[in-house]
Amino acid sequence: MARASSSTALDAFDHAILRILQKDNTTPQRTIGEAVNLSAPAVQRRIKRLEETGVIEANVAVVNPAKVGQPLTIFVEVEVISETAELIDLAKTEFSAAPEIQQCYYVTGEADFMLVIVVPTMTAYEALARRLFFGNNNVKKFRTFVAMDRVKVGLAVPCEI
Amino acid sequence: MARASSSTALDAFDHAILRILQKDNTTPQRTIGEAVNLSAPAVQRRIKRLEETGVIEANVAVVNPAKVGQPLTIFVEVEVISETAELIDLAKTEFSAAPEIQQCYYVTGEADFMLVIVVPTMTAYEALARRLFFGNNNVKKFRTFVAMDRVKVGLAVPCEI
DNA sequence: GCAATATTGCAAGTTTGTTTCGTGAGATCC
DNA sequence: GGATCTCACGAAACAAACTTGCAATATTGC
Repeated sequence: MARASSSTALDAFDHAILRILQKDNTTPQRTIGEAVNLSAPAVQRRIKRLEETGVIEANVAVVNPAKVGQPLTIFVEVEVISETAELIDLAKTEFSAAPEIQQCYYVTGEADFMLVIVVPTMTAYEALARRLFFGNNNVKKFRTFVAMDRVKVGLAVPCEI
Repeated sequence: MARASSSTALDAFDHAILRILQKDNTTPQRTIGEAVNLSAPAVQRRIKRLEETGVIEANVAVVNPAKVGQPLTIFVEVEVISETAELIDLAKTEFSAAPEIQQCYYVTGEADFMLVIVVPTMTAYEALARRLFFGNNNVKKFRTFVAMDRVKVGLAVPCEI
């Protein structure tokens, strides 16, 4: 069996490998190979290709925020006044620069940005809000949601086939 | 220099190691050791401890959803009718079971759940919404935000000290 | 059906992770 | 104050995993 296409298309082997790596990227290539019926070097080459083509964006350790002194996870919906490209890009840059902001998405709907923020205390969040939201003339309003329970956390992606 | 406490407290070495692993957990322990001024075995023991104590929850490959045929990221704010423990737990279970739901948080504020969903098409999202939201008698309302830009995505946690 | 290309498996070589052992620093108890 | 205990460290040996070259095989395009 060979790859579906020579370019960047993913075949069933790739999906199977990704499924494993998304759960545990310390799984030995030999073990992966046994699971997907491929030799270890073949698995290695496919992983390398997946990394080079950007399918695998990073290999990271997932840390429990509460256990490193950052027990508060907060969602923020931000609505801006003007949606000119310059102002949106400015906001993106500012939000990206803040280490407390774990995730930042530019969205359509009743808000313009969705933020996921991790902070040690409510005081820290208030300081951040004062700086990023009250201190930004283009922020019309923002709504805060404090997480009480991390029911499910993942960047893993459901893989079909 | 010694560890701050014998139990589960993290010292500066641990934080330095975590900072590296959060960016790239394939970094060789020798390299980490050089960066933090520790031997490779010392690094290895600390990583093992961090994993055993749950500070490191997982080691995963981060996949680009768009490149595996899941180009749509959607935020959903869900408001429920009754917040009894049973009904909340039921909702948590249902949301956790859906592979499309990447992240699920139970929050305080004007909504009760914040969801981050990854799907291939809008049609797939509509089907999911019909099943999970319209098909759940306890869902009062939900608001959908479609992500146009993944400005910043991470589960990495800002480490102090 | 044939040539060109791509992918595989095997085996050797290299890097990395892991274990063992002895040492030294700090804490505790007498 | 001194002995002892615990813990973490580093150096070296060991084991495991990753990586690469090569020949063979499968697939794609013509």
